[in-house]
Amino acid sequence: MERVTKIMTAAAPQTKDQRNRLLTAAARCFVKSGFRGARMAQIAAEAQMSTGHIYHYFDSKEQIIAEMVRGHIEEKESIFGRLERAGDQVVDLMVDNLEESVDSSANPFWSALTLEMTAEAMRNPKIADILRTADAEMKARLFTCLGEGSDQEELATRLEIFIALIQGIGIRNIINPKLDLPAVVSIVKEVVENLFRRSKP
Amino acid sequence: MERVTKIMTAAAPQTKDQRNRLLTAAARCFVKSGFRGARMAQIAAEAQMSTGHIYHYFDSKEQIIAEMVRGHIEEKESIFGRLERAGDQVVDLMVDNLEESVDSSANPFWSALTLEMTAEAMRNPKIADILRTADAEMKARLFTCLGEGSDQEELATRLEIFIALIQGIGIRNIINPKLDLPAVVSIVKEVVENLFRRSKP
Amino acid sequence: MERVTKIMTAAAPQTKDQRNRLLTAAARCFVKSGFRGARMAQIAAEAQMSTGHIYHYFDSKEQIIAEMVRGHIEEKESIFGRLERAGDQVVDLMVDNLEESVDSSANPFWSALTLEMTAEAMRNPKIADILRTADAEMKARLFTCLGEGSDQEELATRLEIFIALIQGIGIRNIINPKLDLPAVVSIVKEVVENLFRRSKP
Amino acid sequence: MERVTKIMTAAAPQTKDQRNRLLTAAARCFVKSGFRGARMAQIAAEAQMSTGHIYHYFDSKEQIIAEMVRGHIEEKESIFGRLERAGDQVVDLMVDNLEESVDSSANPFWSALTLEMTAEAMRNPKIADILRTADAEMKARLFTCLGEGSDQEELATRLEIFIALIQGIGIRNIINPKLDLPAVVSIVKEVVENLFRRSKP
DNA sequence: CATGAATGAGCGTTCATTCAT
DNA sequence: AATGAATGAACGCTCATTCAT
Repeated sequence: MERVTKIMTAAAPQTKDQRNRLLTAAARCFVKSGFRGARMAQIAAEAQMSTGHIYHYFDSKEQIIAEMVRGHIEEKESIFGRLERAGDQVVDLMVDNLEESVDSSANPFWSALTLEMTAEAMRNPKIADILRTADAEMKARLFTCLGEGSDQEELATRLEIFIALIQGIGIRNIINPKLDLPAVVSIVKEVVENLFRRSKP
Repeated sequence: MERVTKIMTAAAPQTKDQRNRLLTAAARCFVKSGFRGARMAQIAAEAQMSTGHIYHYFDSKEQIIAEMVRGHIEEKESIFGRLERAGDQVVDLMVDNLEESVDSSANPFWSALTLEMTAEAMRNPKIADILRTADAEMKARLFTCLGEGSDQEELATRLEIFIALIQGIGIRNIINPKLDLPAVVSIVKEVVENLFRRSKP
Repeated sequence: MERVTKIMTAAAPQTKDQRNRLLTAAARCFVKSGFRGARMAQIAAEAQMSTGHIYHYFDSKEQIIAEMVRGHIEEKESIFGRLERAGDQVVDLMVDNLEESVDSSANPFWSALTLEMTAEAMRNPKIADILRTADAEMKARLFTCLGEGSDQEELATRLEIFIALIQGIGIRNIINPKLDLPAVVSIVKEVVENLFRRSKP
Repeated sequence: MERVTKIMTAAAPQTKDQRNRLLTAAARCFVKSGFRGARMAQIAAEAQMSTGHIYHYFDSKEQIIAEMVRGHIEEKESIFGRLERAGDQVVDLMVDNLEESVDSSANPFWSALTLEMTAEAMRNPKIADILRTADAEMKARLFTCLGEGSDQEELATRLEIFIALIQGIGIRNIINPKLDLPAVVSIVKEVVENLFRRSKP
């Protein structure tokens, strides 16, 4: 009985597990060596798997890149997902969550991946598409929350600036790893309040 | 006499010209294809030179990357150089120059190079060093201008946030090329004023 | 009793069935993709069997090729077996059977296999040996029938020419699939009659 | 002066020489190991060249195969080219040249290549096209010579049978290398005369 | 100084074969 | 007996670098 159960439930999840193992191993390699620099053999070793076996789960290196990109921006989106449920108190929540947002963006793993993904998007239309689609969706959501009664166009721009700032801090942190993040957060809070609450008293 | 001198020393300037031609050709290729993706043959063609001849001017592709990076951040620095001479009116000048700064940062050529350089810096210590050294110097200069009578630490952080914002906008423009730059500039002006003039009445 | 015997010996016949299933599946794949081009996974799928299980019946791909070649030339030989029983009326039978011989040789499946086998024989001594042994035996048999009272050497040569012609037609049919086979048969009949009956009034 | 002449005239022919060297080296490898079996490294070694350098002259292994096939059938065609100029004495010339035709077809190098090319044509449409185009042209030429005043359809068929016979002998010679070629030639002469001169007294 | 032919190490990928179950 | 996941050597091809001229 146990055996049967094992067999019946193991196959599909195991495949998914292996794919995920490969995807996270690939992400580590991509951070370490870049998309082009990372070797299939390196990814295989990182996932404790033979080189050839990778091709049971993915068709090509490019597919691994695409799926890893998709996975990571979905994860990123989920952070913004929380804001969505905050209704008209989004700005408060944004401000409250700023520390987490900045820390996450400044995480070298994340910022390296973001950098790599964005650079890749400049030459690889598939990656560009994934990034742009996810980006549009994310902004649409936030937009809905923030949007009531305001000048929509301007709000969109303020949102862009907010995202630029958060991502920009991640990149700054690469070039200047001594960046004092808590200090950054407290000043960014001011900026965000000014960005979105200016009209309010 | 002059003529003779010219002839005798002609080699050096010509060499410099060739090197520069190569460097700008390389930059174009790097923007188009990335550091790894750009081939020596492509760079040679772009510089209208034979592949092999590149090695009369540079030891390796890596050296080209390093020198190109150095050259381009020096160029970037020169923009900040102007601020230096503005004395205590730096913020005014910064605000006045914002349009130029944002446009320059949002220029696909520049943002692509910045992206590529920063990504490379994560893996290549030499590039990281070039970037960090230049960055430190640049900040030190601005710091001098802005710094008198203020809380130095906080000012440094505000400066970081300013740079992060400008660079972040460049990257946003890659993922969302429909970004309304003039609108962005006008809002960023507010942000910058708030960042640096808040204390002043 | 019978039942028990059956059960006890069932393994062998079943094994033989599986082997044959595999062999015919392999032949189809070899025709489609060539010996080198056919993949073990393709053969397994064609035989509705898992890839790994093939190795319960055969040691290697090469062994499959060898056994398939042996099997197919034995089948071919059986066609000539009929002639053997015709005694001194072999030529009549040959002429009568020409249509079948030509059609069989021109069958894309057969001609493809023959091509593949012969090509393989040029590099693989084992295959060459199988082909040559079978060929020698086949000729020896026909030789016996045709041979009485004639110049043995010349007869052997005429036989070679006959076989060359039949096989050659098969190959022609690959390059020129519009070949009018009935017309070919009627002319080949003339040729065969001239080949073997010239001396007879 | 010599230098200049050398430079001006050397480039193009040298490239052609290298290509031809590569092509004949490839042909030898293909005969030895088959199209799929021959390795680029093997071809490179046979041509006394580095593996990578092959790709200065050819885009891919497939292109080498295609060009080699084209070259070899053109060479084959040139044999038939002579017949063309014989006017209404083609059959005499064909009979006279039979020895050469048979010897050439029975040359292991040639028959191996023919085998390989035909087998490849079954799966590779490009090769099939090259073979069929050349074949059609060759037949058209012979057809013109032989065709006057005869039943065209039947003549075409007789031609096919002739070619099948010659090619078939080549293949026979692989399986039975003891084939007595002079004896074969003398009997084939009869066959050819019967094929094409039957109507004539 | 200048060319581009030449090299060869190393890449992504394939597939016959083996292994754990 | 049967599966298909797993292995890894070997392939075709690329490209930074070197060399002969």
